[in-house]
Amino acid sequence: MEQLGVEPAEEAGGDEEEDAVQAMERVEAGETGGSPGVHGQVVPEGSSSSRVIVHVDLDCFYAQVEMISNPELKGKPLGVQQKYLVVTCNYEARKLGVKKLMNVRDAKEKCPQLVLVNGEDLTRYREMSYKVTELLEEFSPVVERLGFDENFVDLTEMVEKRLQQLQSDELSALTVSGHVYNNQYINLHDIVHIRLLVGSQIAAEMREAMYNQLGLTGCAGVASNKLLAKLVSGVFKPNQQTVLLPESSQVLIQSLSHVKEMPGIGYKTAKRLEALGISSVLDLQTFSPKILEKELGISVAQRIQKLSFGEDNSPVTPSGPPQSFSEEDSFKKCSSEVEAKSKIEELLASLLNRVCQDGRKPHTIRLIIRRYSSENHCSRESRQCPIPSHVIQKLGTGNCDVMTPMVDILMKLFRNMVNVKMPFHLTLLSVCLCNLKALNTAKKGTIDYYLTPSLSTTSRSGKRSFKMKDTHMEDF
DNA sequence: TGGGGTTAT
DNA sequence: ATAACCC
Repeated sequence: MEQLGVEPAEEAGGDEEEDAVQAMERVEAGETGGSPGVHGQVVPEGSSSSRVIVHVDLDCFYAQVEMISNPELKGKPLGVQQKYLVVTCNYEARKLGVKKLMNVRDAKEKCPQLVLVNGEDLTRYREMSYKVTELLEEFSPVVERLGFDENFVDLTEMVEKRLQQLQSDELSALTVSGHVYNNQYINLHDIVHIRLLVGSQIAAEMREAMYNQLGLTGCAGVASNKLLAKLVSGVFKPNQQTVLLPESSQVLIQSLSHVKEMPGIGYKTAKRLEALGISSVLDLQTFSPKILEKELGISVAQRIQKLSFGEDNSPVTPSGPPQSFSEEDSFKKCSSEVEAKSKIEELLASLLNRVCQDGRKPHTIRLIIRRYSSENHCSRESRQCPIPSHVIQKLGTGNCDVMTPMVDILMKLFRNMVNVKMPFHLTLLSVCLCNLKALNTAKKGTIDYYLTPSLSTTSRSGKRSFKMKDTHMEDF
């Protein structure tokens, strides 16, 4: 099963093949160097610039959380319901034909014994989700969340450290943990293989820790970039892990039956590709880059065409605390202002609890609506504005009424979007608190106030913005 | 299609 | 403010 001539394109720049033994000698001699990467990660130089990335994907996460909350549900077919949808279900239910995002009626028809629990309140899922991320951060701080149930971790540095501890005689006894994609032969003289094997061992330790400390099972995929790690994590499904060695990367991506299955190519792009006659991964690989750039724009075109070759140089970006808090509710019909106001109050009350626990303060508030319409069902409209500073200061100060001024703001935003003198029909309301900033401890008027970089506005890229005199656009 | 999230334009 | 992406 040779993957003839398909070099992983990331290495196409002409990386020399280095024998693992030679590489280990350099490692032991402390010659590997390494330089700070995008996020202060040390990426190895010389032997290879290839990374070791793990994608961790929890099995039917909401259903697992529900079974932990109520162990009597274990062993029974279980679905988690939001409105009239079964958004996820456990494997007993899947065996009986229940699918994700299945209508409740269809699911009950397929599986009359299906037990349903309501999952519209995400609180416990969100809490468990962050426990998982925090657990993974103990292995390496570079953890990127994707939704509530997936995480990427860059293991490159950790793998390097473990290799430096390894003795030469332990190298020959090195084994993989879990599956090897495509049953590919492992070459212990290939330093890239060695590093991925160590990655697979760390992945196994992560899954063990998740199970022992949190009671959660999940899959993991280990590969040289996020795209491949994510694709390979789903190969053996539930509660198993798979490592992808570079020689099999082409068979992995060619195993996709349609470009839409590629993470990064969503509904819209897939439709536009289809209009160009592109449906398979091979179609996309071989399509004219120039024409693709003209059709999709240079940015999307170049990115997705690289993805089609299994190339993805995007870094694992540490997620850190959330950038925004939002709560939404969907319904069949909301057609009066009072009705809207009471729903908005409910959403805001939950949000204030969350933001209070977080400790940081939101400086922007947004209201989102979805209008009833037969066709364009997905489109939403929003209005946002700054939160007045006197309201921000009251946040988190217990009994002080912060609801009233914020509901007033939200209703102004509402009337800005919806002409309440005309009939209207909404199917969703959502409130979002964003532009979160840490409490500023520097006192106004002091040197510190003007010179300390505001932690809150320090962006992920590490750029620092210094506090300037505030513009007076409050109290709109 | 729910109830969330993110980044780019 | 919207549009795209992810789960």
